[in-house]
Amino acid sequence: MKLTGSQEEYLKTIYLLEKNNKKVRVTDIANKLKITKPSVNKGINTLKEMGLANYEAYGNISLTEEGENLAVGIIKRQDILEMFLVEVLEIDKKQAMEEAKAMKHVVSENTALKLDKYITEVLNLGDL
Amino acid sequence: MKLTGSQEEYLKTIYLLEKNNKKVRVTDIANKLKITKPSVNKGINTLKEMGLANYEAYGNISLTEEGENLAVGIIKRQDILEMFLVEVLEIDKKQAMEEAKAMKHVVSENTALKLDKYITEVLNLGDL
DNA sequence: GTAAAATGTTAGCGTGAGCTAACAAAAAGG
DNA sequence: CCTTTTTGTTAGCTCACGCTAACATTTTAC
Repeated sequence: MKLTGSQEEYLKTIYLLEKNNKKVRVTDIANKLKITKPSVNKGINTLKEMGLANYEAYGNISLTEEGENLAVGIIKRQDILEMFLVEVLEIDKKQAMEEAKAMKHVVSENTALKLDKYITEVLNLGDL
Repeated sequence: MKLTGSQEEYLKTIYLLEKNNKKVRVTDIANKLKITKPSVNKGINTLKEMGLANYEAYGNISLTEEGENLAVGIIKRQDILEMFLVEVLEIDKKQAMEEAKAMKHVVSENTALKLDKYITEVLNLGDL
């Protein structure tokens, strides 16, 4: 199961909306991602076909177990990258967010894990 | 002037072939990037229209001043990323190459510069 | 110096992901 | 409750970037 960058964005967005709010609708995702509703509709239906999202026409959108697991991984990668950019490279928060967002789609699980470990070490050492 | 990932690959490839070899042809690029000649043909013509490459049908391919400057930047970003992955995160060379290749398209000049500076510092400190 | 091989081009297809226009369903509110 | 507004869907377009098939040009080499 290989996801495209935009599919990762959908998963992440649905996950975050589900946690913060309650019901996730096409319009919410469209607003969040700044794309049109027809585009979202198509995207979600593809995720549904892949078994990552639940959706019935005119209904609410949610993630399946598998979709949620993937979403969590994606968000984690982005957080790690953002932290690295801000805390280690000292790039300003706004720019770091933008870049981490783009980078998370191309960084492997393995690299993210090592980066995470590295950040922890560096930040701990920095406190001594 | 915003480049796509594949355009960056073309620029990089042309630049490296120009330096190492001599005449750059469609076939060379196709072999290097493992894509077909028609695809290369189209891609190069687009670069030409953008003023980044010189090309006449059945002739040799070269970069314009501007194209070369961009190519150098791209290669530098990739090198920095690869070095970071190998030397700092200790990811194995082969995987690092793959990832750096993907990452270079999404990392800004600014971040690459800071990363470069950071690597230098870390590696120097490591020697003490 | 011409035939075969190598190289390059053109035309047209497929996919992913966005878009607009037009229409359909659901929700809101007088 | 019935109309207006909001929300969602469908159809079909565009673009980037790959691909194959078919054709054209150039080079090689006898």
